[in-house]
Amino acid sequence: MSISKTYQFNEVEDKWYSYWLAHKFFKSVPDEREPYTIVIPPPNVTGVLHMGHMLNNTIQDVLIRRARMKGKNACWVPGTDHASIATEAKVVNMLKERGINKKELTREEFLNYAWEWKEKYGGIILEQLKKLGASCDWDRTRFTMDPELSEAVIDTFIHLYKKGWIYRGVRMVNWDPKGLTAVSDEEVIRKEVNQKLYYIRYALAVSEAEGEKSVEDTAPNASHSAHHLIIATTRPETIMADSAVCINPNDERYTHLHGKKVFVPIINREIPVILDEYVTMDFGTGCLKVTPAHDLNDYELGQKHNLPVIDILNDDGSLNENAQILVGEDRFAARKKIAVMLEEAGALEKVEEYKSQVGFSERTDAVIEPKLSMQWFCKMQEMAKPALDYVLNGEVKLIPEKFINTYRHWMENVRDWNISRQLWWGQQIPAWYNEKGQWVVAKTQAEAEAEFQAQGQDATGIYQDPDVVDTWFSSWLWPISVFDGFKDPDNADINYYYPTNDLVTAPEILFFWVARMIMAGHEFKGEAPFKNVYLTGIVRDKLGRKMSKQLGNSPDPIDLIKQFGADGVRVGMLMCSPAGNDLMFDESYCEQGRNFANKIWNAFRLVKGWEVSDSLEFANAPAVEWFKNRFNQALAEIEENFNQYRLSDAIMAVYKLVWDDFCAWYLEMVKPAYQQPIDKQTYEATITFFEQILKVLHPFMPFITEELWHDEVFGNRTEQDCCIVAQLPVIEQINTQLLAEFEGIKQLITEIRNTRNSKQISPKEALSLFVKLNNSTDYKAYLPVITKLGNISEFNETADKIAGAANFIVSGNEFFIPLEGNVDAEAERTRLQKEKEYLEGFLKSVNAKLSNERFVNNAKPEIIENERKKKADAEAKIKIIDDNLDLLAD
RNA sequence: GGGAGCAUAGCUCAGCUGGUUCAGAGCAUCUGCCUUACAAGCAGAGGGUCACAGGUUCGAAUCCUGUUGCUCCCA
Repeated sequence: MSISKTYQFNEVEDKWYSYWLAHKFFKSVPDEREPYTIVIPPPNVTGVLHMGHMLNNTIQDVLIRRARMKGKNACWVPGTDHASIATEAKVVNMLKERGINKKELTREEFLNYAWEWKEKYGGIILEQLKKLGASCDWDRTRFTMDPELSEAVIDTFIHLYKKGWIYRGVRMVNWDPKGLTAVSDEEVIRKEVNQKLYYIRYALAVSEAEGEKSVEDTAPNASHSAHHLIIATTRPETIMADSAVCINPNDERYTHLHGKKVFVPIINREIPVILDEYVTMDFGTGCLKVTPAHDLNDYELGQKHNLPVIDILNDDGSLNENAQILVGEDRFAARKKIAVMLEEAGALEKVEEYKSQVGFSERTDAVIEPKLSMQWFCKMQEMAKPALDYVLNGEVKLIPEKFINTYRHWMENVRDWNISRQLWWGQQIPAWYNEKGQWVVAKTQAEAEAEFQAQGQDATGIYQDPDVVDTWFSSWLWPISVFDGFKDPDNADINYYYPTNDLVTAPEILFFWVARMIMAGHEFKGEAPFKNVYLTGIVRDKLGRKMSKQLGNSPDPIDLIKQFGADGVRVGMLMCSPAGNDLMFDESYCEQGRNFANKIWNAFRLVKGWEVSDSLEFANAPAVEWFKNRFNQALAEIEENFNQYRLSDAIMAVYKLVWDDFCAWYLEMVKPAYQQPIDKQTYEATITFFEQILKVLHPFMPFITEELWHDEVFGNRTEQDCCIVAQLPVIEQINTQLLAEFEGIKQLITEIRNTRNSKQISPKEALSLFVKLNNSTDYKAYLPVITKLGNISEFNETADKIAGAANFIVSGNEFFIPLEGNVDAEAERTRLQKEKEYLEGFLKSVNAKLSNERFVNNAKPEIIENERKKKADAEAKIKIIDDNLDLLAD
């Protein structure tokens, strides 16, 4: 092994990853052991690794490696989802670059191109995960459009249709005019946008009783200003789709309009004025134009009042014939033009600046258009109930628990799921139509024809629904379908691995993925697909902004790995990731991780360099005994942190164990003087500790630990003897008294160093130390430790205080370091005075408590006892200080 | 407009059922050190009215109410 002064991760990482792969350490097959299973949240097949993946997969890998090292049969199933909208967009772009228009292709031709694209670019993200060290069972890699998984989707569709839970209906959907598909509410991003509010005059139609004016006479350009009402809208281009104007019946300004009719400007179509309390009187003018085809609320209002639905938009967002004017113009171009036309027609009262929320497509960034369309829906009510119960009764634990509220709120207000997408990339909906527009749901055309026949209908002109199902309709089956639980419901894998243990994902998809997986798990397996759901935070930059491509504030994870090493980045990610809280990522965390790896490396260099002597006596029994206990104590802490999924605390516990306890204390205590040999017993104990530490570190830092594991200082290892499959140490008995005692020794050493520091004495200069014992603390046992770490030449007891010496109190005993002429009596007096004042203040507060009858009567006995002890301690210290002050006065 | 969450050191965060693990950790800062494993390091130190205002209690960072500020979800 090279003994470079710093850890060279780039020489190590690929080597060990290949080794693990070659020796099939990630592979899992069912056996007698207890399974531990994670299914990866399948990343989008078009995706490249971003910081969110980085965090998420680091956590999964830590969990899976730890389970493996606890003797469980650990199985991490990787894969990707087909991301219909995103992928189709990518493919369309690729075709465009090649000069091909999607519209010119048949479905089959298009899909061939799509698969070509997927084969070429679809695996990138999985390859990137390997750089991170992800120990997935790659033989199990799945894709949501694999034949088996697609078949599961189709069968599920048919199953739910037969159950009456899938239906077809006209709904207002979020239409993406660029992607030419409906998207779910969750895929709509709302942003505040500066808009204009147009105030438009609608002329009143005069009833016959009032006169016999012709349409022309009452048209908006007629100057009868008393004969119009004014509406305010941000979307003037939709006036041609108006079915009514609505006012609040309680609005006294408009009582004269009740039962009247008005004309839509420019096209002069007559529409009624309707009354509904839905209208907010103080917004705009209090007159609302009702456009049922292009606004969800208006649609509902239209349904209530039986208004006609006039759809004036094509799928691509341009105006159609129903608009009568500006036909073929894009909606935004039309908006500008119609404003001019209204102005010219004298129908535009005024225009104001206005801010409002507008929905954008997550995938294409197009402004979402509410659109009525025929869609397939999946009923949620029946499935939501049991899925909610799993979480409420704790069968599925959400970590952190605060998400239970959110989950419940969603599940109690669940809406039916629009599962159709107007795309080609995905599983084609298994519905078949005849030329009369009648339909059946069937797996194949032959079955569909038979079904038509059975219903006494004609199958002539049969064709399959051109739409595909939502990608989430594949993903919700993932924990079952990756184990072929649909095709072969009783197979060995599904029986062994299902339900899985932990799911690690982002809270953003709690509802549309996690909840639906629980629904599917319940429906198809009768039990939830996992036991724990660990919800990570969102990775933000240090200014708290979400990392995004547009802001360019996200580092490239692969670059980070190159810069700090995979282990360093993993540690960095974990250190700043409290469960469920967003993390303010900064590269300095990765730097800290890299430094940590380097620290481990150098500790190893030290130990490796030791020369061992058989003839030396065991000189470090107290140090070895202490570290053994401290190690077990840390193991227990780490275990507890894992039980609560507190991974940032777990890594911090490991960090302090290694850096502070092992390197700064233990190694300093046992390390022999320069070029001196070490006794065999100490050496062997140290090597054993080191090996144990490597195991504890491995789930967090797999590469450096595997590298060191194979060094010859640990003896010869077989090919299979790897850190990745080593068994974690089992927690042994902890001697807490010994640990407490040692804390006193550490404190003593710190005080000596502190004295040296404040008196500007070189660490090289040995000092004499005297103790005036006030209790039975046994310092003899630790004499070698104290003299070595404190650089003490002699350590003796003294019955009397020593004048002219630096002094301090540890564990109630007084210590003196004689410093010839080096003690400034005046400074010493002020220091003691200050400390005395503090102690007196402290004592006062304790006495106040103890003399308070209500405290003595109400507080628990152990707390009162504690206060008494505090009082005694403080009094003892004050006495020592007083004595010292007297001594100074002499 | 409805719901949820957060506010503790310069930064990122721990602080369970109120009481010495109650004001803590890591990083950053400052002061000494190139001490033969490590300057990506060593030894020390400083730093907080626990957002604000009330209340409950013998006792509040912790429980209750209100205020302010931020974030997220839904409409």
